Formats: sequence, structure tokens, C-alpha cells
Amino acid sequence: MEPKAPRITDVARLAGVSTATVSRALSKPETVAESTRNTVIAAAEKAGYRVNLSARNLRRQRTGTIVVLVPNLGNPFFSEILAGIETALSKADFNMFVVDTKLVHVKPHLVSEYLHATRADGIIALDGSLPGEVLSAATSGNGAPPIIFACEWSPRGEFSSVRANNARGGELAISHLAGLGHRRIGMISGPKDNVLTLSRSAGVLARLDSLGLAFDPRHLFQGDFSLDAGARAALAWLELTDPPSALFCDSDQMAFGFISELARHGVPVPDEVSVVGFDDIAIASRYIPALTTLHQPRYRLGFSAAEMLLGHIRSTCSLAIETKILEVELIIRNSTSAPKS
Amino acid sequence: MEPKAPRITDVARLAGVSTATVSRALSKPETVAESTRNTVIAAAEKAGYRVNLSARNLRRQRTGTIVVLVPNLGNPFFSEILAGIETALSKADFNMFVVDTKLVHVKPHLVSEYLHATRADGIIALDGSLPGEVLSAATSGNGAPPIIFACEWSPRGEFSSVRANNARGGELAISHLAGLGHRRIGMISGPKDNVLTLSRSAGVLARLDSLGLAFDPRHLFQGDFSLDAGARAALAWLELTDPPSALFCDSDQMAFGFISELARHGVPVPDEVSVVGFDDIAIASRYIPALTTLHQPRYRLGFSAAEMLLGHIRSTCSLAIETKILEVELIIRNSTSAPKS
DNA sequence: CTGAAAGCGCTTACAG
DNA sequence: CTGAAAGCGCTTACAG
Repeated sequence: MEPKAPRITDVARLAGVSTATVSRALSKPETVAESTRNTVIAAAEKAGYRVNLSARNLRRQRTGTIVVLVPNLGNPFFSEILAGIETALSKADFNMFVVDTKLVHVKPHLVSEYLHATRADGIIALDGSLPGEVLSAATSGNGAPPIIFACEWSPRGEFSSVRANNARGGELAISHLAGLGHRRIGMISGPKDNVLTLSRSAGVLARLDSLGLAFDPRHLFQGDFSLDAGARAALAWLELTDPPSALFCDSDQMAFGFISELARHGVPVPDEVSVVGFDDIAIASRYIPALTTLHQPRYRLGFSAAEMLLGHIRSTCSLAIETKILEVELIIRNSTSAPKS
Repeated sequence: MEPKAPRITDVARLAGVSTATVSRALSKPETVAESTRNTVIAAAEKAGYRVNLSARNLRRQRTGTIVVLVPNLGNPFFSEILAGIETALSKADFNMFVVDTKLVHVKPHLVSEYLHATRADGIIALDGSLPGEVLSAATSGNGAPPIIFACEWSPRGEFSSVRANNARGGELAISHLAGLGHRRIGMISGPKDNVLTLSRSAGVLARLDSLGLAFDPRHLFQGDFSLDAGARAALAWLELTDPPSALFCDSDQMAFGFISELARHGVPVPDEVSVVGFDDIAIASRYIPALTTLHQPRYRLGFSAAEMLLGHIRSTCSLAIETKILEVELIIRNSTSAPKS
């Protein structure tokens, strides 16, 4: 019985025109006479017509899909970026297909599937550490879809990207802590080779240097942005005979892990040690203590990356490599204070 | 110059067979002779062939897409559910298309687009409060794709769903608090008509009743699952002359909002008031105090919903309405203790 | 401004 | 077990 979905021929019959005219009236309204257009639109409405995207995409030789590679869907940091991407894409009539790259690092082959032109018209990567074999597929040029990095980027710089001003974030954190009187400032970093870690560290070190402060390598705790990494850093901090009085963390999550593990050991923040996070995720303002952190414009990061990608898709020739940098903002809350004398 | 992506005809030529045979060898390997199959697979490999999904889907009269309606992409509660859905769907070769329904409540028309059979082979809704007009499109039966609710469900019960045992969650929370000696137990609820709110409240009230404890309506703080709602409840709690000594919250977020706002007013948890959350999101174990809460199997919720949906898609006849209920677990941490005498 | 017709790349009854 | 051929529903040069 199933009344099948109406096709363009149904609308054409109803409107008394050809399918070509229906197609034009609906997707390029300015190319048909106004009266025709109105008739067609009314007929489409009446029939409850929706264009079949598989047919349209097949004909137009595109997929209508943008693949977004997310390092970890379970991390709240990414959700607002996705929201920004989705907004930009849905305006342009593209679907967002989200793929968690935890899979990639296990099965790179699986993901290179998605990077193929038959699957996606473009790619947004939120993960700078995609294996070279995956990326090389994307650079090979033989009809590979354009790729834009957002937040993170590929270390070799062969792709366009939208980033936060990470180095500036490191500088702002150090300025703030030094301004409060801290002299021994440590750091909980992301993975050693991560581009965010590197650029923020560069800002941290530059600012420390300009202030005449030294950085003690024993005060570097290397992590991976996770809650657990922060907790591990706390344990290491507790072992130190002369621990830093302030800490800059490469993510809010690590800051939370650090603070909570110290709390378990009866060491209060900021009384014993000041902590600055990075990201300003939603819970940061409601943590105890409320977290001083660098705010990243996550929604705009996603939105801009999507817009940049759409630009690359629309242009026939391959565009130059673009880098767009968005500013960060220091949000001072209650996890930082002057060191106890 | 662009070397175009290889098509099935390229593989056929390379393998010296017809396109029909290539198609069969690749998607129904058991229907061709082994030697043919091997030749074809080798040729496909050599050519770097990937099936064109638009063409396949057009021919098969399907979309290959499942639409997931998420109330708020920015809420970390949903991310793990999405991960579960994605795992189940990618196994079955479906794409997951995520749509934030914040848009829906503004423009219901926009979303009913997605619920149409030309857009999706099936729908997973994580939002029980979809407007009736949207749902009626989905029930109208004229080729509308099947829909499964996950976590939340539609109050009128006209759709299949996968849920947590919410009532049991309410009971476990009350048993725990009463066991600690609490007699005045309040609640921070979700929206009044929300199905989660209703079923958990039913569990709470049933358990209170069986324990011979009364529920004081002044101790009900109505919220909306957000951090801010929890903070507002804290302000209301502070106004009470005889406030409850323990509180059951319909989300971890509201628990955090409540605890943090109390902290700002110098009221410590659990010393002054015990708090139980719901969800067990990642930060719960690293909050200060670590949050006692009901663990929801979020990944499994998503995975099961996807599997159920795939079942409905595969069966030609329309299946009966199914309801699958997954157990919750009370995780006791540090936000609950005996009331101060 | 409009229509007839080709063709996007597949899959699948049908015939052998 | 395999192939020839039709057709999924569109869009778009091309011709008028």
C-alpha cells in the first residue's frame, strides 16, 4: 500500500511542465518565468515533494557530505565546535558526518575510506595527529577532497587551518600568575609532540624569559589532556620537595584532575598552588574552585573552519594554504591567587 | 588533469568481466565463483575502487543515513551515547547524521525535512519533547522511516525506545539517603512534564512512601538539567528556614550547579546537605566532592537503540512497539553522608 | 523561458 | 555462475 514518496515527475505532471522546469524552478528560481515558478512551487508543496539527494548528488557528482574527524566524541571540548560546524554546513546544504578517530589510530585504513572523494566533498579534522598514511591519501591530489584543520593542525603545515592563538594563551597565563607574585611556575602539558602543547609552551617560555623567570624542567608534567593525566601530575607534584606554587595546564580537564587529586590529599587550590586551565568548558565556572582558564572561541572555531572549507570546495582551482587565528581570552576565577609567602 | 575516481566499469574491464559480476563479487561474494571473485577483488584493489554511495543508494532506494536528533550537542551527556550509536551503525554501513534539535523547537519545519524517507532510512531521537507536528509526520505511515527513542521517549508511547531504569534510579537514591539517616529529602527535577523527571519522581515517591517518609512539596526545585538550574535551586535552598538535609538531582549538571553555588555561600557538601546526581558523566568522579550518582549505561543505550532501529529497518512489516530497559547503578562517592545531628 | 534527452554509477530481475 | 539491459531520480548542456 505504501504510497511512495513523490518524484519530480509527479510534480511536473501536477504543474503541467517538464521535469527540467521543475528542477530549475526549485533550485535556480531566477531562471524560470515567475508564473511558472509559482505554479511549480505550489505543485511541489501540494505533492509534498522532497528532492531525492542520492539522485541529485549522483547527477551533480558530489556527495553533499562533509566528514568531521573528532579525536574523541566523549570529550565535551569538541561538542561546541561541532555545533559551530553544523550551523555553517546546514546553511550550505551539506550534511555533517562525524567520525571518531579513536578508530583511526587502530585502523587507519578504515578512515582513509572516508577521506575519499566518493565519500566526502570535504574534510574537517580536529585531530592534528592523524597518521601520515591517512593524510598522504588526502594530499595525493587525485580528486581528493579538500581538508581543513580546526583547533589542531598538521605539524608539517601542508593544510589550511583555523586555530586559537595558543602561544598568546600561554603568555597570558604566565603574565597573570607572575602578576600575582608566582616565581616557580610549572606546567601540565599535552602530549610532547602535540601542536597545541608546542605552541602554548612556546608562549609560556617566551613570557617567562621576558620576565626573567627560569623554567625548571622538573616542573613539567607531561599529560594527554585527560582528567587522569591531571591526577597523575598531582601525585608527582606531591612528591616534589620544592614544588611549583602555580601551574599552567593545557586543558581544563587536566586542571580538574589535578585539583581533585590534590583535594583528596588535603591540599587546597589556590591556597597551596594556583592553577590555570585552557579551554573554558562549561563546567569550569562551576568547579570548586571556579577555574581560571583561557577561553577558546569553540563555536567560532568550528564555524570558521566550515566556512573556509566551503570556500575551498566552491573554488575550482586549489587555493593557497590559509591559516586563520582566533583570539583567546583569560578568564580569571578562583583557582589562582597570590602564593602564600 | 584530475584523474577521476575509478568506476565499476573500470574494474570490470580490468577483471575482464561484466559490471554485474563486479557488483556481485563485491557485495554478495558467495554468488560468484571463487576464481572470479578473486580476480575481481584484485582488480578493484588495483584500481583503488570505492563504490559510489549516491549511485548505490539511488539504485537500492535507500539513503544509507540515520538521523540522530540530539537536544543539545553541547551537553557532554550525549557524546557517549553518540559513540555507541556510531559503532553500531558503522558496522551496518550506515552513516550517522547528527542534528541538534535546538533548531527544531525554533523551526519545526526544518527538522521534519530530515524525518522524511528521502533523507533518512531511520531516526534515533534523544529528545522526548519533539513537537507533535514533527512526530505526526513520522507516524503518518506513508513511507515514513522508523523511529526509535533513546534515553527519553515520547510520552504517548507510540514509538519503540531504549531507556535506563529511571524509576529504579530514584528508588536507589532514596534508599541510599534514607540509609544514611536522612528524613527530609528534597529533589531538583528536570522540566515538569519531562518523561525522565516523571519516572524518576515516581521511583522517589514510591520509595519514600514505603519508608514512611513524607515528601514536602516545598523541597521540590524544578529545573531543566542545566548547571544554572542547579545554581538557582541552591539559592532557593538557602532561603528555606527548614531546608532538606539531602537532595536527589535529575542530572549531574544540576548537582554541580547546586554544589558550586552553595560553596560560594560557604555551605559545604555533604556536611550541610547531601547530594545525589544522575548520569555519572566523566567529571563526576573528579568533582569536589566526588559526586554520588546513578550511572547510566550511555554507550549501551546508544548502541542498543541503533541495533533496534536496524532491526526495524530490515524487517519489511512494521514491528510491534518495543521497550528495552537497561539497569542503572548507584555509585557512592563523597557528596553524601549522614546528616549532621 | 522551456522541453527532450542523455547520463551520473550503480544493482538486480531476467535470461541463458 | 555470468551477462545484457533496464532503471533508480535527478540535472544540465543543447536546441528551439
